[in-house]
Amino acid sequence: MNLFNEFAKDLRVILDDLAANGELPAGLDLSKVTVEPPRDASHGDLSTNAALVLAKQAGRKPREIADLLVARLQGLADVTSVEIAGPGFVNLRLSDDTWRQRVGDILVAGVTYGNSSVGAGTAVNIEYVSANPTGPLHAAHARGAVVGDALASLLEKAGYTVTREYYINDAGAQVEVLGRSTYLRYREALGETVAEVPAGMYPGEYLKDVAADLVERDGSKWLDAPESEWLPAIRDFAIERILIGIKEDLAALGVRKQIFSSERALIASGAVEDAYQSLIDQDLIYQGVLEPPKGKKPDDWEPRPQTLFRATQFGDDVDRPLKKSDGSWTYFANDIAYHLDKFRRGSSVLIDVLGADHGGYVKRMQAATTAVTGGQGTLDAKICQLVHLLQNGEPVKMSKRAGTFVTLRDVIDQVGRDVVRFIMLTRRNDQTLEFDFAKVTEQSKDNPVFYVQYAHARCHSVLRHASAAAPERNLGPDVLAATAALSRLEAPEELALIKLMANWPRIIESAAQAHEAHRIAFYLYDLAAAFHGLWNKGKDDTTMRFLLEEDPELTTARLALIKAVSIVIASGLGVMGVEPVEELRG
RNA sequence: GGACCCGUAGCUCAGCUGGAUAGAGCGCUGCCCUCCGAAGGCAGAGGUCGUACGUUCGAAUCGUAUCGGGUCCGCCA
Repeated sequence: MNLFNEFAKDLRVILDDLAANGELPAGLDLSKVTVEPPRDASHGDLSTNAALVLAKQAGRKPREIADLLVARLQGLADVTSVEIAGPGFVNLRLSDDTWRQRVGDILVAGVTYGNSSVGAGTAVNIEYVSANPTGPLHAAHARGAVVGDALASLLEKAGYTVTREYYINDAGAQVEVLGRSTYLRYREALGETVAEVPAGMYPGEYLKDVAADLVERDGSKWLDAPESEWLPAIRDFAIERILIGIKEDLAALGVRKQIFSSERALIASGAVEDAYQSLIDQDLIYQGVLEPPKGKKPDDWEPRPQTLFRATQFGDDVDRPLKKSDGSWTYFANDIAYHLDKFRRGSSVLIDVLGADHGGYVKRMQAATTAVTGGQGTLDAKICQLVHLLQNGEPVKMSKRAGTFVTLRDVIDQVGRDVVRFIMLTRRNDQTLEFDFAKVTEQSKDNPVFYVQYAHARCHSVLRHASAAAPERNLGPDVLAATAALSRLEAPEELALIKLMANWPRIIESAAQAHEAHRIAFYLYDLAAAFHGLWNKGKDDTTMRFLLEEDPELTTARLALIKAVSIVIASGLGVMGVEPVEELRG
């Protein structure tokens, strides 16, 4: 349960009551009223801005409203003090027992602690990775993959119904190039010498493997065939082969997709015509000529009439072309159909996780989504900034032209999947991120992965010690919840740790609503820091240690606390897709 | 020329969708220490939140302008 929501409900009842009594005007807009933990703990446990927010509407001074609230809030169970502070905040303190009860809640709930129903089952479709099937995933794809996957898990935990989707760009010029590039390697595999891969072709070594498999399946049957025959066959073979590799790489990263949508299948189904017709029906299509982009001079610019979508009516900067000069659809047109398809399959909230180079694409896609769903669907685009790969502070050299790029698989093999997943969430998605192979595997406080895992492992270490000391005892969470005398948890550090854990459901809800999975990583870091701090207390002050032979009752209470910490950490790591470890071995 | 993202402590970054005296880690300074399980601990200094207006009871957060860095810009996907 979310304690803050509970008090928000209580507050709402009080406000309604005051309105009914005529002490406040009826019909106040309460949408901006919040109940939050104050930033500064010395202000209390809970704080509400109600008096400030309502003052203007009610035509009263903030303090007058605050006085009304104080009188009522004092009557609530669990509230030990209420005071007015600053410009009109109302700060509450709750009894320590109220907080201690959260430990019991956590033990009983296990890793489902923090689960919420704010999502109310709203269907969300989240599309991520969606790399072109022209080569294996490389390191840069890791970020989008992790951000998308963690966001999906976060939304599920917050009560949304989530579809994890991958859009296969298997139509268009790039897969044609793939087909030709594969053909080149195919001829090579059959004995021809290829001095150099021509410019514009994919030079990667991986196509040699694809070609070898093709030879195994088809022998030399394509050597003398016309291009019109070999191209579609070889192209499709290559796409299929590469897609298998991509799926394996995603699996290695722990990313599970429910749906792979093919662009080509979408086109074949007539979905693009369908979407196009819908835009025509809304009078959003016209033939027009675009202005050339200023400042940047395309060499071969000449004004041409094009089939344009009125994106400017929905906040975009210019209207966007839907057809190429040869009459085929632009990528954008296909993508409109794809987004409509996702909407029609039941998701009104669409999320695209995209790379930094797609930043300029967002407005038009949002415009199109609004248009084609009649305003019923919304699109949020999460743009992932670049990842800089470093080795001890030195940039890792990569050359796309030479085909020497670091693959996702390389990264996973080097540092492990959990490290990749955690590090990718240690920055906001729209902030560039440095990934240093040396630092991310370091066992030190500088490394957040280690720091958080270490906290979890420490919890289990203490529990193992307790078990070893008394093998007959049952330290299961249910038993601890039922038997621990939580009132013995009196130290300020212990209560602070409990309050931090009580915040977990709030973190889930706010992070889910903001579509920001990185907040989980930061929260876990804070929680780990609080736990390590408590541990360190025991160094100087032996009465603060967890295991106290002379005081079994307090020991049990502390074991309950520690178990709760490990549960919350495991719950958070679960959202991130990271396996919590119970032991660290160098 | 335009669009989007970023600009917060010496460095790397948070900042809970507008709240109270802006936080953390590293680095720096000064003490302490060798531990139930292995990153040593504690304390301190350090910021006109790029700049200027504006909206608001209240702005790092919203708006406008401007400077600096990045990404991108008609039939590539």
